[in-house]
Amino acid sequence: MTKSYTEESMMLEPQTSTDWTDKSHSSSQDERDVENTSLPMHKDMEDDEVGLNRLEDEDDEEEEDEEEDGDDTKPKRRGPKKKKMTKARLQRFKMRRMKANTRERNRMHGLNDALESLRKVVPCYSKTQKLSKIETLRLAKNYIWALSEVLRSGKSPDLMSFVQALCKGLSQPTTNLVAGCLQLNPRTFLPEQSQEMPPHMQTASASFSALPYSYQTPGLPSPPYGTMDSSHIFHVKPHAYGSALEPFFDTALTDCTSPSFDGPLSPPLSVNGNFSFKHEHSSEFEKNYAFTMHYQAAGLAGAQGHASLYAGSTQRCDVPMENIMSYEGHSHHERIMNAQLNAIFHDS
DNA sequence: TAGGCCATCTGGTCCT
DNA sequence: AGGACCAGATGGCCTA
Repeated sequence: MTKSYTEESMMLEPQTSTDWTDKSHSSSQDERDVENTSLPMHKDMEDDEVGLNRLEDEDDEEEEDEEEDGDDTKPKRRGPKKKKMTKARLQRFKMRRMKANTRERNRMHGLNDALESLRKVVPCYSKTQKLSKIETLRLAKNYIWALSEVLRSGKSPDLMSFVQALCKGLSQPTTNLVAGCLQLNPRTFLPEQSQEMPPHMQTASASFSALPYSYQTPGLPSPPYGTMDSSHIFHVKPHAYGSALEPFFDTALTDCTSPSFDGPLSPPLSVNGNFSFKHEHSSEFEKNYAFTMHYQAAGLAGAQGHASLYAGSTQRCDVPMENIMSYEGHSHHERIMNAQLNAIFHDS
């Protein structure tokens, strides 16, 4: 039984020499695919080491072999004739495919590099617990939107509204991750609980909730994405909470492993310095729940081996040094931007 | 074990 | 013709 191979039916050996930094997955993939090259259809080609230049010449010679067999019994097919796969054509096709695969891999690596860069500038960054691609994009979109609102309104939003904006449309694990990165008890910004806010908090919250246009994430797939239903977002537990809205720093400062808190994220989380919330004067803090950004502090803390998220606190949530993205990791441009943001938050 | 996430291959389309 | 881009398919890894 003979079989003529068209390009459409070809199984090709993939590129096997790559230098990307991917893990064993890639190599095992290569090994697996290399094995595929021993498919029967390639048997007659396996020992053909002809170079591409040689193939060009050979192809011309074999071109005439592609003439129809003169088989009139079969109905003629419309459209362009599918040429038989000669050795030369097969090899050329394989080479083309391998090059295209390499390009595609490189393209995707570039895309992943860009995504990794994005991960580092959104509020929550951890080397050990990376945000997924989709969650990174969603968080980045929320972050941009939230910062835009800060710039637009010129007012400093309250923390919870800001975090709510950050977490809109994110999956529950990511929401917890963001909350953990910000050392915030996720419970404190549940939508329904905000109704029980003390008056002064409601006022602060209004700076974000009373925005001229509502923030939505249309077109998101069904859960776990695309809903702010608190029951899925934070694993709301039925046990009684001391207060519907305890100051978020209470939990953060007292104990990271407080039972009422969802617990430290494991593996340890880190903050890249984009946000950390300073508790300097609790009375002042409770006044408006304003938060500050202090890149320098976080960066210095990181440089000293720990990210002390709450300077001056007796009980801190220390993050291993190796997980911290140092302040130096930010470009000059980023520092300028951060300084501007600092000014916004401090001046307003 | 199912589902989520990911890397890779592949063929199609568009553009230069 | 060849490269960039895209989306579908596939299979591996990991976690709940």
